[in-house]
Amino acid sequence: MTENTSSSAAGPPGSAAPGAPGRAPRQLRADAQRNIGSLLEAAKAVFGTSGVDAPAKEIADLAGVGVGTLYRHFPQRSDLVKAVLQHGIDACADAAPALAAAHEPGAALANWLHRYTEFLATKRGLATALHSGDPAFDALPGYFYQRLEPALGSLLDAAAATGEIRADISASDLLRAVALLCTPVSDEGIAYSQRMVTLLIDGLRYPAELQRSS
Amino acid sequence: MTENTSSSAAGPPGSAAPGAPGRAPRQLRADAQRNIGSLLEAAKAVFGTSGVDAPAKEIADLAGVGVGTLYRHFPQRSDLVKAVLQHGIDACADAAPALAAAHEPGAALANWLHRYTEFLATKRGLATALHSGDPAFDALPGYFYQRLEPALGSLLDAAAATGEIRADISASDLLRAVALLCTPVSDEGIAYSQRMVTLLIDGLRYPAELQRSS
DNA sequence: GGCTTAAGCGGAACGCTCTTCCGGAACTAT
DNA sequence: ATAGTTCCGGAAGAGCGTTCCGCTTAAGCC
Repeated sequence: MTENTSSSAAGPPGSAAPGAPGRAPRQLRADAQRNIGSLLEAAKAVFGTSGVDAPAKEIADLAGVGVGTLYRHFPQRSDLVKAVLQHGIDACADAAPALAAAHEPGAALANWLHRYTEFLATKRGLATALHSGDPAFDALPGYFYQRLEPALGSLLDAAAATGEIRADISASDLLRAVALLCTPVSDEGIAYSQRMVTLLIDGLRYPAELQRSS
Repeated sequence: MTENTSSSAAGPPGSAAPGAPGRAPRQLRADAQRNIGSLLEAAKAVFGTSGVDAPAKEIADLAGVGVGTLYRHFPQRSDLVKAVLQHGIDACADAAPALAAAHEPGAALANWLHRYTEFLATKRGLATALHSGDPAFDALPGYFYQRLEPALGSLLDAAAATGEIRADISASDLLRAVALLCTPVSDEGIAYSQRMVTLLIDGLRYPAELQRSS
């Protein structure tokens, strides 16, 4: 079991409602699309308040559907989490080129990392679950990192090229580190995360400073 | 609920077996002490292989006792986790003065943090659970940080006094950050954690370098 | 050494949640 | 309007955590 993971290889028409996990060969029925929307909204709310381990019934009730409907559209809980996060992840990835164009490499990198931090922080419970050790979520970090790595990678390369930061830290290393630091602990949450991410960024710069000053 | 924590005010004789959670006013019966030992050993093993969420029965079976016995001695799962970690935590805390005496402040700090990282890394599954969001474990980080904070605090102060590191990061911030970074993700685990902790340490040094070179 | 007391043990019983399944309702196309 | 299919809803099944109680067994006393 836990054979979920990366779906099949299908490359479907693609005109389905965004966020829907199943690759239906045909158009979804109207009520089904509506229910998927309700479920996503409900899941976002419930995940935020009760965490990702919230009872399935709670989500279904809030969405005004039966649990069967939830399980049909999102067989794995990770499918639901994935769908809820997808939009924000895409926005993050797309922000990278814009930042690169508007700032110097080092600043762009720092900016993006803080933006990423903010995104993770607002999702509190969600990001936590990605590293909770539950095998059901094991595939998710990889899935999202795959999307974000090129974005961060280009920022890193640019900053490394100007000598502003060291070059021996990979994009995936950083993505993971920031995600881990965004795990909520007490309440100050986001302030703490941002502080620690700043520390990490300074760590990226440190050896560069050493070389410059020596 | 989750009212476990610091027991009552009782100040018992104190010759009870170390590691036992309950403050029994009297001596524990011999078989009870033996069972507690078996449970701790079993828990350490099971936590290591199956994670902290392993079925209670698995631990009880390995220890050769019934589940009732497990729950009597460790009503909260966090009690078991606490008992398993206690020894290593104490060792970590006690290592601080020795390192401070043997190395320069900055090196002592770095050394201690790496040692702490190593400890957390060897406990993989355990440390994960501390920040899994499960309310059952919420009290644990605080409990341990209380023990470790003075140790790390003195190292931080010493290093800050010599100007080797910045002074605006607290011990508890760092403890938490390192613990988070030690959350296992793939397999490379400890190497990754050490790398990221090194990055954090460099971040602590960065502004100091700036000041020195300017 | 035998007896009394009660601490401690084991596992059955309970409840909760996740997950699956199927009869019936709702939507779409003809 | 009708037929065909998709999709819905909640009831049934299964697993695990936790509690509870009668019996066992160590410890204290005569």
